[in-house]
Amino acid sequence: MMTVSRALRGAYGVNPKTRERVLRTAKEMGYIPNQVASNLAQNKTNTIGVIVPDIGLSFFPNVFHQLESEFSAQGYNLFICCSYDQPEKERKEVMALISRRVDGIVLAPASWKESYGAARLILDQDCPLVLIDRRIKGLDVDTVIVDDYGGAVSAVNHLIEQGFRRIVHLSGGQNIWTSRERLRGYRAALRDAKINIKEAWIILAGLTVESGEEAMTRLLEQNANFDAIFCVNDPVALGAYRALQRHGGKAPKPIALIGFAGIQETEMLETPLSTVQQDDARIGREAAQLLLNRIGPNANESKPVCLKIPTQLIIRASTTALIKS
Amino acid sequence: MMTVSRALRGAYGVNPKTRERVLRTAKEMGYIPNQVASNLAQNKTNTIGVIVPDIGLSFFPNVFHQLESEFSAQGYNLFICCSYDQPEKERKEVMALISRRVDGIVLAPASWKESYGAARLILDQDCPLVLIDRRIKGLDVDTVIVDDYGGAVSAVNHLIEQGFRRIVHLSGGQNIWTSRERLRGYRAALRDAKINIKEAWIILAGLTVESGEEAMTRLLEQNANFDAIFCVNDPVALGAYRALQRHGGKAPKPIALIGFAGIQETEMLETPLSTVQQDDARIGREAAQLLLNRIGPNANESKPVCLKIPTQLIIRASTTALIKS
DNA sequence: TTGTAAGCGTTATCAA
DNA sequence: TTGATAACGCTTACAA
Repeated sequence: MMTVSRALRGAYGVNPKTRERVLRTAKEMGYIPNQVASNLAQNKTNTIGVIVPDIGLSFFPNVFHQLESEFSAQGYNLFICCSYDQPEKERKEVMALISRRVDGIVLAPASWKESYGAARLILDQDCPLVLIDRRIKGLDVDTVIVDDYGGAVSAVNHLIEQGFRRIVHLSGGQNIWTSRERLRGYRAALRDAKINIKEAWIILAGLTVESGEEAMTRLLEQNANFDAIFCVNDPVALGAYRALQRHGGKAPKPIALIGFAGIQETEMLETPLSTVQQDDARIGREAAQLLLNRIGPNANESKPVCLKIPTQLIIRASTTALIKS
Repeated sequence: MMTVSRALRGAYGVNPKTRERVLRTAKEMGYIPNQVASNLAQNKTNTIGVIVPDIGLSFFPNVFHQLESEFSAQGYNLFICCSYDQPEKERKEVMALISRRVDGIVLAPASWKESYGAARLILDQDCPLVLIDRRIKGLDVDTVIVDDYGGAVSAVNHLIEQGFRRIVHLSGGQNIWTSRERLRGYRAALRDAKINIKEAWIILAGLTVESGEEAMTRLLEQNANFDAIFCVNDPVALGAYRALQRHGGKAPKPIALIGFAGIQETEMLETPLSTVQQDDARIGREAAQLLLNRIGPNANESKPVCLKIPTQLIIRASTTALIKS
């Protein structure tokens, strides 16, 4: 039995002839080893859990693609779970992954404050954890994020350089790290330019096309006298763009519009949208490396790392030629 | 030990007081059951494997979203694997899933002919299997597909009704079911309208934006005298659109363009693209139901089912106002 | 190089 | 209602 086990795994200490014979017989029998039993015996599952708010949303497919490549190459399979931004579902998925004894977890937390418990649960089991895209309040753990603050500053600075002063921000929920940081960047850029910050111009939209369209429509109906919009992300910018097209008559003048994240869709509009591009694939790659370094016998015991991936300002017509309506 | 096991699972035959005491103690200890051991003992993993060409591609995120919802609600976790259209990688992933003793597999096969072996492998292990989006030659198994043929016919008929006769088809690789069916529909529609089929106008592009752009650019350089284009899918149509914009001067006249699948991006172009819409969520939902019906003690033993989800023709400016260049 | 025994953490089965 | 025993199919540790 042990000889067969060794032969099939390609372990040392088996006579080449014996190994040959084992492999041949296994093939003849159509024998497929039971990984579940192996996992139990080894207390190692070669499995990684990935929890994201929504796999179909904006940049997560890109990140996941990269995670899949990296981990698959190392012989891992991935469990993927969606929290749909609900901390309770997130918690439930964390429990499931821990019960299944995954070797590590990649988490894009649902909430800045409410995801703490779920993350704590993971760490208390000594399960390696890497956070992506969003941080969690009070938690020091390996993390790969984007320079949301810096990106927002560069976006708003760009608007200011183009001569805009009346800049609205369509923001995302403040329970999400990225939304907070981008709002912080918006404020900082205005402050540094000595432009008065109007709280009424910081509008809670959300992170979806629909929420952007709604928020923009409301704003237009108020006949607000703004001349530029910085959106928390590209889907919201797309929604705002749609609203401008539909209710454009109400816009005070040509409007400048800039988003964040660099999704493909906004590039091909009649007026292509400016944006702050982030390197999705790199987030996935770095996260995978970080996690792999924490797994296994020669696991790295060093202090948690936080990688902040730089962004790139992409200037298109929506902030130069503007959106006429 | 058995009492604890029963209590934690919520099984019958435990004194309420005892159960109470067990649950309390487990909580105090921070005890988390080991699913790996449970899986081994029960020979059941509550795990489903999903294999798709690329999770980030076109409609797979939508399908996956639905799969996740359905299975998660039933207590299953999902392994997700990408074949990247390579039959060998697909085969490798199938082996991994079988070794891990998943309770069922949802497969979007990489190839019409070359995926047969992988699927056979699954069925030979008596592992429930549902195919989505694409069929496999010679394989009769539960399947959820779109009415690709009918959708293609309706798209081409629409072009014909608009008065176009010189219709080009940018097709996808013929090793993929959907590409084959859509090409078949193109031929049938032309034949029924007694329009001569020019083989030179059936152009192998691929399934990506890039491939569509390339193919269209090549065609424009040939000064071909066509007046409409039916694309195998929306990404290819988007690529063709781009090419028309860039090299438009070479287009013989305003061109009609229609795609397939109904991705969001093409709706917001300067000239919104017509398309054949498919119900992605429904594919996921039906596939999940089909698979769940084949799992467990009261598994359905009926003959394999093939669900063909109807499509819907969406007419936009690209086939009525046309694309001027 | 091969083989034996014990154990991984559950659950099925049968007895108390 | 509770408990003892033997799997589940593999791997680790050690002996031959």
